Amino acid sequence: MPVGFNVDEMKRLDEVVEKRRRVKQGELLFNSGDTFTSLYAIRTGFFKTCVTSEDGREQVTGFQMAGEIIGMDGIVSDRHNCNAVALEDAEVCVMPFATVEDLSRELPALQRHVHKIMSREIVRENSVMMLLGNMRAEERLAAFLLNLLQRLHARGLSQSELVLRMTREEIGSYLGLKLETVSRAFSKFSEEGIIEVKQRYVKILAPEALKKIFNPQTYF
Amino acid sequence: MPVGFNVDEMKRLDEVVEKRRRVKQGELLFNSGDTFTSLYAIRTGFFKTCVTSEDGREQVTGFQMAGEIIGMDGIVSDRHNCNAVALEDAEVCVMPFATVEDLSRELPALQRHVHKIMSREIVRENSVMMLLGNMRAEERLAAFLLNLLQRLHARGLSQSELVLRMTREEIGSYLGLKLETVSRAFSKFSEEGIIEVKQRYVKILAPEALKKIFNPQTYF
DNA sequence: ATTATCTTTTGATGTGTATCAAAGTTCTTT
DNA sequence: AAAGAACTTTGATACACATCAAAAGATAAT
Repeated sequence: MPVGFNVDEMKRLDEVVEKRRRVKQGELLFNSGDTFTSLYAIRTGFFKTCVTSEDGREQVTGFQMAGEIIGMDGIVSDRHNCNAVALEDAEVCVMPFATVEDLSRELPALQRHVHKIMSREIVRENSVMMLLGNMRAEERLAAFLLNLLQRLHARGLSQSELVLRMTREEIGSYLGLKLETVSRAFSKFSEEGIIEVKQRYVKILAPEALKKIFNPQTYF
Repeated sequence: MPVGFNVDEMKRLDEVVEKRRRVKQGELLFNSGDTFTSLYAIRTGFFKTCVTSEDGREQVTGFQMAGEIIGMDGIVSDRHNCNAVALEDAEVCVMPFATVEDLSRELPALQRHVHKIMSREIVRENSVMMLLGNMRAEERLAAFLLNLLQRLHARGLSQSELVLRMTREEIGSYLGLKLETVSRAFSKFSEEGIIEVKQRYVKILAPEALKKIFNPQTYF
């Protein structure tokens, strides 16, 4: 978890973890409408969060991996506002929010950490709004891949290859595209020699080309 | 501000307001890249927040009115991540975030309040993602108008008429549409007798029709 | 192993919104 | 009051992505 804590504070931090919980692939960690009690720190596995409109349209709002925190959507109304689904077998630390609040009153570093996590989520969603509001299909996919790679790389994994945990349809939902469009964009990148794709496996052959697609003006 | 405080606590809350600041129409409250120091509670006036991509594309991420808090995007990196522009002459309470954190360690109700405000923003952005990812132009505009009306109504204003503070282009940027499309959607609603539009003035003639456009399936 | 289901790819066609353009309206400046 | 700038509306056309369709490939179930 966070840095900037001394040994004594680290011990106290253990208090916030009530228990661990395993979630199998396809299962829900929480559902929209569920009473909010806890935040969840992902230890292993991969999740998607999504909201559903009353007429059944689904929007994936994010993909979360080990080390990330989910559940903050529930704080405002004491009910979760989205669904969290495990895209692979996962284990999370259950952190009752009341405990988090209690302890963060005593540990300013924890308090600050909680604020940063929520702020980071706000900033992330701002950039998704930019993506959905202003970018074309290929730019969206390039941004998506670069973001995933960067997060995986921060976890010690390769920055040149990855295995997608989600379907084309889920990627499309996140990016505001149909699955066929996502598939075509993958094929286009592949034809251009930018990536190598074999189903969910993706290898980045030309990272600079991807960055150029994502952010055209930087390269004149 | 918030409810759930006793008289003594209310007094302490005054401490978080360092001073007030006036922002004239068109002026910036803060800019992307500015050092983050404070949250701002809007006393009067109307703001937009927007992010800009490196190649100059602008995405309006929100419109904020009296009683709402802005600036939370800056917490994560100690720098603001978006611009906040006054769309009409405004006055804000400057609340240094360090003070907010200090005091919320002593006042659990304030702590909870801060958490709720940030969570509310996360949830709002989730629904904007749904809007941008899944809805057609007219649905987006209907959702936008209904949201504005609801917030104005909560402030004691009419729920059947409003004066827009932003241009068609700014509405379009928020909704992921071009200004012409926004204009056409307004005209369409007007032709159908759902609203009356005279430039920035909008009167809702058939609120149910608007809700039906926003959320078709509820009405069979 | 075999069948059924789910996922992905690719092609043909359709459509909603963008783009381009121009005129009208309102607001601001002098 | 006049001129200029900014904003809005409306029409004509273009295009990016959606939709429809079908086949191929992977995964799960029996």
